[in-house]
Amino acid sequence: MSFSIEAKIKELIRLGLDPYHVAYKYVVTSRAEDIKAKYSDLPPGSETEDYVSIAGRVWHIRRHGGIIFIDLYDETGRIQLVARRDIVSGNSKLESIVRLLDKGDIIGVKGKIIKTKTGEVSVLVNDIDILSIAWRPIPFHEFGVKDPEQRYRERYIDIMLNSKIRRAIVSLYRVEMEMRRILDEKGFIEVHTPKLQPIYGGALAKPFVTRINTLDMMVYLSIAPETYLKRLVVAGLFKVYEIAVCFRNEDIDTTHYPEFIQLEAYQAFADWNDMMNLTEELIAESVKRVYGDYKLEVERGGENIVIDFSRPWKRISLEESIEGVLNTSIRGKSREELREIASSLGVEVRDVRRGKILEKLFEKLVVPKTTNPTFVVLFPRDISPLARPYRENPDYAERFELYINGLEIANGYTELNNPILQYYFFKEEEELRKLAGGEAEIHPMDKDYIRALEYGLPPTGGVGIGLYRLLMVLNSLPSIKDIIPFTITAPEDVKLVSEELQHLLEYYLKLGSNKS
RNA sequence: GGGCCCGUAGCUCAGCCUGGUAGAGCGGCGGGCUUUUAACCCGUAGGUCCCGGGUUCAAAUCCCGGCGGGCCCGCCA
Repeated sequence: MSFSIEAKIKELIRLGLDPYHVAYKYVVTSRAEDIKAKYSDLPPGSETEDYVSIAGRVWHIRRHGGIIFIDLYDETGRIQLVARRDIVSGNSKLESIVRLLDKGDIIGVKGKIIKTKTGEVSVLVNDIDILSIAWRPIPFHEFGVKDPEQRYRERYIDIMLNSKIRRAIVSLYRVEMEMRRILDEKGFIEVHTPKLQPIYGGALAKPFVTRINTLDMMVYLSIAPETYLKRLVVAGLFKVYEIAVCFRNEDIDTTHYPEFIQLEAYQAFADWNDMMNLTEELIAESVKRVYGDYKLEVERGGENIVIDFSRPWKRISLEESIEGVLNTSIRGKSREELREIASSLGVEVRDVRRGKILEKLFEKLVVPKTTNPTFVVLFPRDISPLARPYRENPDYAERFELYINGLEIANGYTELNNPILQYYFFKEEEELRKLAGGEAEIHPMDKDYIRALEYGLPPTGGVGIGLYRLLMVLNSLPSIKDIIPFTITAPEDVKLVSEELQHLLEYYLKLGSNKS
């Protein structure tokens, strides 16, 4: 590998075509898909006088002797280049480049638009510059990289070659943009809350612990922006949101990753119904704008199904949803009775909270059956320490979760704004931890947050939307790691081409001062 | 935290059960070819069989340990 690449780079240096010497920028006038769209009506075998300049990476080279076909990819897609001997011969620069060109190289090309005899819009090469070279072979075969280890270690190669992954990552950006647009139109402002926090909160999860040297104190990485966003509502930012990175020190699986992003929005003078409406609008309208329709075909278990995002979405209470599957009443049943029902279904729950048993039953029985967006409402109060008790019955919280295609996508509630209750609920959580021997994931006492409530939090609704999970659903991705551009892997011993070719160092160090 | 599976050429994998000097296709390299679409035809090079130890006359193959990765269960979104 390094032998031939070394011969190539030395030849480029000799010819004065070394891209690290000569290629600092390239003026691009056109993009692949734009060209193909504009000239689609050209008759096969015809040539235009329209000159373009494009740049991108070479994926395939089909050498036929007197004519060479090159597949060039830019950020929009593929376009074919045609290099013909009658144009190339006699031009020593072109001859050299065409001879040295490899798959993976990044080139700039100038030429006129033609359509080949087989009817493909192409650029007839009049000039080529090598702008950068691929020192390593890139696996440009049909389906790109398959080995999961290489996919995650060299994710730039996976994203380069796997169009599904590339589209998904771009669509995450577009969904975020649409959600920002909708929130902006409604008067929400976007903020950033601290990722380094003295007390973690806003969710129930194990935090990452780190240290600020200058303050000589331990801090936690944010598990959720919730309590800080509500402090901002106290401060008078009545409509506020954040697309927040959250860190949770838990295990990795196909739907969990220790750092993930959530859109959390809070609106003063609104309740959970308003937040469900907002959630519907944010997701349904983003899906429509980004994917073109409220109905979206996705893959599930090898089969294609259609998810319908048309509003309004189904709303069902948590207990009713369980009863619907079990075909028996569970409302009013005691903790022990519920534990027995759960046990008979193979769900063993040690937690002392009645609500936790209900939640487990719900996750086992109901969640896997969801397809279309469904709001599950009326969560047990005892597992919702930051939510406001249900106005009709304090055993429930005004809390909802959104499920799509078997995945929990969002969680929201009417926010608890009563400091007396909030203090009590935090104390309750501390008791819970003692009972569970420090094992349970509970919400820690946060006195500064309660102090903020003591200054007066308006009645407020809030919601958090898990964007990675939403995009998993929208793009039929089997693992959350597929939507995350880079995930962590254990260190490896990397063999570098540049380490082997350090004898070229002297030439490159002189480049700036020794223009040849 | 528990269980299962995988690691051989740049890539996809065979060989392992039943130990005997490392295989195929694709890709690479060289040659040919002026309308191809993962071009085609001819030729050719290419390996720390993940690492370490053990058994054996002999280990890719059997045994033990480790490393890396994946999946399922428990827990968190």
